[in-house]
Amino acid sequence: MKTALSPRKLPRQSRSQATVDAILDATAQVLVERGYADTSTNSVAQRAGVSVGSLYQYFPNKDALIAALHDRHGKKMLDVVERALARHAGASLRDAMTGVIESVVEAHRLDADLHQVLERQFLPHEPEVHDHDEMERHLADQLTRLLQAHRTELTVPDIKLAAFTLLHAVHALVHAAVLERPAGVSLKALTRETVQLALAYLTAAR
Amino acid sequence: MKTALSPRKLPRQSRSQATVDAILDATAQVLVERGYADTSTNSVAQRAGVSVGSLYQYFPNKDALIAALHDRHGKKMLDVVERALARHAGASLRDAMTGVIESVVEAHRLDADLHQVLERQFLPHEPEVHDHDEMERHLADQLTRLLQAHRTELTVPDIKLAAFTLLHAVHALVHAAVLERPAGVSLKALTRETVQLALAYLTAAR
Amino acid sequence: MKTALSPRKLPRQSRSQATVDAILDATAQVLVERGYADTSTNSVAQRAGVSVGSLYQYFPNKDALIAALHDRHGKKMLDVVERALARHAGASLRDAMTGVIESVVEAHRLDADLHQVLERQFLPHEPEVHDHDEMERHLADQLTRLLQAHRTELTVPDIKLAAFTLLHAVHALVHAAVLERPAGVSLKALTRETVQLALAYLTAAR
Amino acid sequence: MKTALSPRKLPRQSRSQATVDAILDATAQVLVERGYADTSTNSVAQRAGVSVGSLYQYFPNKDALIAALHDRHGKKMLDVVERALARHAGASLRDAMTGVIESVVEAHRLDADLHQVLERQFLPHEPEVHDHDEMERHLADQLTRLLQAHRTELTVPDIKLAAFTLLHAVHALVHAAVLERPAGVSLKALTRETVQLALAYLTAAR
DNA sequence: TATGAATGAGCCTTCATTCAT
DNA sequence: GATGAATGAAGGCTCATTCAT
Repeated sequence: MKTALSPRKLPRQSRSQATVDAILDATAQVLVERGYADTSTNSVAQRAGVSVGSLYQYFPNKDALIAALHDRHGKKMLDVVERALARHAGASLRDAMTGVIESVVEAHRLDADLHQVLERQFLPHEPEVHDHDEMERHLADQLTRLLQAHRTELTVPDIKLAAFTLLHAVHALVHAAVLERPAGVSLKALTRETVQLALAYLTAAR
Repeated sequence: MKTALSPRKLPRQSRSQATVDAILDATAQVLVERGYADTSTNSVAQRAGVSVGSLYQYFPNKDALIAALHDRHGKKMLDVVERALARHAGASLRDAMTGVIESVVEAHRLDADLHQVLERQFLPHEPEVHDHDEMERHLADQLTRLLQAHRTELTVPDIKLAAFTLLHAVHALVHAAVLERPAGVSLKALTRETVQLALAYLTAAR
Repeated sequence: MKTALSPRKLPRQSRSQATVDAILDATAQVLVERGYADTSTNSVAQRAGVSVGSLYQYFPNKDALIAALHDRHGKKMLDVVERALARHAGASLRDAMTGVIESVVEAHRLDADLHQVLERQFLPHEPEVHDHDEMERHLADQLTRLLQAHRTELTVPDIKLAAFTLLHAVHALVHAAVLERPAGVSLKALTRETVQLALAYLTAAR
Repeated sequence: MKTALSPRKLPRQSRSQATVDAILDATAQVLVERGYADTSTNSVAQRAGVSVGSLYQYFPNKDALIAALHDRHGKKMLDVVERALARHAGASLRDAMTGVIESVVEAHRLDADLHQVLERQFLPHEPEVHDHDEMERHLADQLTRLLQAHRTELTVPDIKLAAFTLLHAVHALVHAAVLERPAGVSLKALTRETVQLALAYLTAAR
């Protein structure tokens, strides 16, 4: 009955989900266009085509809004990387490393501008355990597992330490490659150099 | 007696310099405690023990104030690193690299929290060409020169590219080492690992 | 009964209009009491019984607020004068002149203090082409037309010039009559004297 | 003795007088260049080549400073007019009127910009009996005397009233002539028209 | 007396958040 | 739930005025 009489409705809660997504999309847009300081909840609501009131129906405050976007963005990136990780489960160390790093580049290219703003301008004031760390930990775990699978080829004394090191070095390099690449250097070249660095680090004689 | 105990009249302009320094110190404190957005010029002035008016006598606006702090902070760090660079002018690649990286760690330990806030919350506000870039370039040049001095030992095909790569990787690792070091890992161990990564990258067979 | 006594729901947008009017009224009051420089947006809002935020919902800044008041005031005055002009369309020169000048006096009495503040303290801040000039021009046109209608009775060589001259002389006299009238002189007497001056000027033998 | 040893000194109090004049000159300049709102005591002091402290040695506050300038300016103008009044003591009404009005024009041209700013932007907040009124009264008296000398030629019923009327009408017209003269009308023509108006008013049949 | 650094009240404006409709 | 007008705390900044030197 409900089905027949009401205007075709999206599945349960979808209306809300669609609104939430619209708000997050709007947040991302405004954030990229104007930067954190000039992103007001009113401008976000307007861009999303909803009222401020509605925005506050879904997010308790501005920081929660941006945190949610941060989260969504992080999950997207994580997804790309995890897929790559899975795809290269049985590959050689070099191939796996190459694949993973290329996926990280890919992930950063998804929305480099947003990533930049989020990463650099949004440092929520109470650095309570937020999902960001959780994601990093997750990634570190996955990487650790990958390294463990190739344990015999590595010269690093401590795999967990190596994962931590690699994670940060690679992240920074990809970041720089995507956003600060100097004139005359291709993204491809920098990606290759990053792979090179990773492999050298993992397998160099000590 | 009076002469010995009373604060000697400071040289010309020192009063101003002292005030400026007090303001910058206060800025650093408040910035670290509250973050960029919650740092008000009034609170800085109060913390510095001067009036807002005085603050504005020396800095035209809030951003200029923080830019000055950024500058001062950057110069301090640069100084530490350059000293190390100079000290290891004739050393072996490993010794030079070790010395330089240790100095970078040292530089970051100077005021890691401030560094973080400055890097992540302030820079986005001043996207123009500022001293930051200049410093990075300076550092890249120095590093390039160091690498060139050891040219024969390196396997990297492009020294400038290598300098870029190294700079970002090391910076990120030191950052992470100082600020996000996982429990149970010593700063010393991470530093060593960073040196290891640098050397491996530079000298690994290709 | 309820219907008759309770304030009927005002038409669409009337709430805003009422608020805007309240703000403009408050602006006029504060302006007259304290002068331009000492009129703060906060005090206006308070006097109007709204928050500053609301004030800024309707006016982009302090000057726009006062400009709006100026506009409203000007329109009111213009209205009074135009009505008089229309009323005396077919009258004799003397009657028309008398009617118009009396209407100008009337217009100034509407809010002489406000007029003074607006004229002397606000205009200097907004030296761009604004409605004020437009109104003056409008008035000059109307006056020119009136004079043209009585062309044959006039001795002035240039009607446009005469309109300019008359406008300024009459305005100043009315101003003085309303605001600086010396003790012992009635407004009526001064008004009569002004009419006398106007007619003498227009019709004296040359 | 004093004379011999001290560096050649200006007569008694002259140093102060020179400083006061420099400050008033600076005030006039800054006022004309930037308008009342943007005229700060500091900028005036700087322009005058003295310290703010010195400025406050001679003027108790900003309004007093501008009032003093207003006064000085008024006295200069008054002087010009009085000279003309004196010069035409025995002349015919027409010649006297012409001479006086021309002198008023002259007086306004002395420093029309300053006059404008002073007249329109400086309405001191406490309109205590200030010199301005005194001057007006003085002028009114002089004019009354002039009119009285030509009593027999006039048709105005009340000479004091006529003086008041004339004063305001002429002042406004000269003002307009000097500052708002419409394109295509010469100052000379407007001056003549003003004289015409004055004479017509004074001598028209009633 | 002159100086000018220092003061701090107070102004204009913004924007996260609320709540009556 | 949705709306958006209303709120008001708070922030950056100015400038008349003071006072130690």
